[in-house]
Order: sequence, then C-alpha cells, then structure tokens
Amino acid sequence: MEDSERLKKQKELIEQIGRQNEKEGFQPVAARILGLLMVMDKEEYTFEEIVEEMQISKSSASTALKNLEIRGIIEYVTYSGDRKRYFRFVSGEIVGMIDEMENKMIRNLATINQIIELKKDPNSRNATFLKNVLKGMEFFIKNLEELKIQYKREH
Amino acid sequence: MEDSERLKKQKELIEQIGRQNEKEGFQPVAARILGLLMVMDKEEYTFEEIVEEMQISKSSASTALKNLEIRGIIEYVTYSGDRKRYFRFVSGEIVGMIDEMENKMIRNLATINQIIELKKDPNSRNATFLKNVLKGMEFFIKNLEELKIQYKREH
DNA sequence: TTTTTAGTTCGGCACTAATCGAACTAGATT
DNA sequence: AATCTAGTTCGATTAGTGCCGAACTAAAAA
Repeated sequence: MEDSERLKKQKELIEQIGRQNEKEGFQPVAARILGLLMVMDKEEYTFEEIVEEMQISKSSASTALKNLEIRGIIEYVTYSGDRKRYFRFVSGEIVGMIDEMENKMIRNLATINQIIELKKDPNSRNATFLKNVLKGMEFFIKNLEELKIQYKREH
Repeated sequence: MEDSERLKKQKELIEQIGRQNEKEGFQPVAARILGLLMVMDKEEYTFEEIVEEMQISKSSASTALKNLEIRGIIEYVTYSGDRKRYFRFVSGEIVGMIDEMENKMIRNLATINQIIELKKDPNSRNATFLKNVLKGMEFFIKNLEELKIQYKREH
C-alpha cells in the first residue's frame, strides 16, 4: 500500500476509534487523541504536535491528556535535555481488562444480592430470575479466575 | 424485617441502583425506573403507577420507558379487557450478558486488527503491544465460548 | 356523538459537558 | 534581568441532554 493511501486510512480509523471511544465515556477530543496515539506510525507525540494534528486549543489538549493519563490509558516520557513531554499510549494488559470486567460483575452481584434480600416473597418471578442471574455470574466469575491463572502460566 | 423498614430500604436501593445505572449510560429517570422494577415487591407497574411513584411527568415516563424497552431491558404485557400496559423488567440471561461482553471484545479485536494492518513497521512498539493484546483476547474469547457451552450443559 | 383513558409528540427551558481564548506560571535560554 | 518555551488554569461561550407542560391521538366507554 502507498504511504499516502495508508495515511488516509489511518486518519479514517482514528475517527472511527474516536466515535467508538466516545461510547465508552471519553470526551470527543480525548477519544480521538487516543486513536491518534494508537493508530499512527509515529508513536510518541509532543503536546504541540497533538495540538497541531488535531486542530484543537492548547487548553483542550491539556485537559484531555490529563484525563487520559489519570485513567492510565496514556503516559508520557521525557528525554534529558528536552523539556517536552512525549505522549504515548499504554498497552492495555489483557488480564487487567478481564479484571475490570470481573469487578464490574462483582459489584452487580452485590447489588443483586441486596435486592433479593429485600424481597418479601423469595419465590416471586423477579426474585427467582435474579437468583438465576446470581448463580450464573458466580459460575463465570469462578471460571474467569481460573482462566486468568491459566493465561498467566502460558504467557 | 418490618414491612415499613423494608420499603424504606428498597427505596434507598432504587436510588443506589439509579446512580449505578446512570454510570452505565442511562438517563437519571430511566435508571431509577429500572431500579423500581427490579427492587419492589410489586412486579408489574402501569404507566400511571410509574408516573405516580417516581413523581415524573408523563412525557418523561414515556421516553424513558421507550428507551428501556428498545434496549430490551424492560418489556410490557397487557391483559385482555385492560388497555393499560404493565411494565416489568426482563430477566437478564447470564449467557446473553456474556455474549454481549464477547461481542464487544470481538469488535475491539477487529479494530485492533485494522490498526496493525495499517502499521508501516509491524515490529514497532505499538504494533507489538497490540499483537499481544490481540493474542490475549483471542485466548479469552475462545475459552469463554467453552465456558458458555459448559454452563448450558450444567443448567 | 361526546367524553374518558392511556398514552405520544413537540417546543422550549434548564442544566451539564466540552471547548475555547486569554492570562498565567515555572523552568530554561539569551 | 528579560525573554522564550511548554504547558496549566480560569472564566466565558457553545453544544448537547434531560425533563417538563401543553397539545395531540387513537381506542374504549358513556
């Protein structure tokens, strides 16, 4: 593929990833910066370069980058003798992603337990439904735990 | 537990679930209606009852209920000789939840593949990182598939 | 045929979130 | 000491959501 064609496709992909990330709760600018840092061949962007590339104000860049950094999705490095920050994305550890999913499930599990405990009739439609969900969640959480161990062993 | 005390705790739980659901992208009113339908002992609420209970306008109720229904989270039933709709929450099938998670992963996987394909240097830091993430995701997706089968067999 | 019931749709207000520009800061350079 | 660089912080503005009331509709009841 020609370089110019690849660049064009990369830009399109950044936009697509941007929209995808917006759905994950990122603000538009942050979502696209993240896309930039993932997609482009250049792997470390300075603050100024991001402002240039994305056509955004310095203040927007500043807030977006801070947010992304706090969430642990990007980081920056510096090189001695150079005051600039070089931003790059932090590789998402797959086990960490699974952990996150699991934690969310565990929180939901706790809530569902609370609902059931407050039911007058523990055999009502909803109570029964919720108990089933609970059982299923417990099954998957237990097995995810094992999968994580297996994955760590294999890699 | 006394009925009045339970009711009080149920109301609190609805509020808590409401806030939780807001974080999942539901609008405040929809988030709390969902809580109501899950928590209360009464398992089918009419439109009017929801308006009453939640102290919201009919229009808000209408939009919130439509949204929840479109998302497949609640449904309504009718009884012959009664024009009212009786809303209730749809029990989340655990396997369905896992499917959803899996589909999200698969979509991410497709995106990551696109990124890698557009990289000039397939051995660059980011390309390598992304390939690792890809491998991990494939591992978990494959095994989730097996877990689902096992779960279905056991239940 | 008129009225009532059970909602839906629409326009607008209120509030929140996103982005901007301008002023500022702290460290490096001249 | 003054200037430059690399950002940050702080209102102001704009864009977007959420919710409401009022008007509307379609079916049932009187």
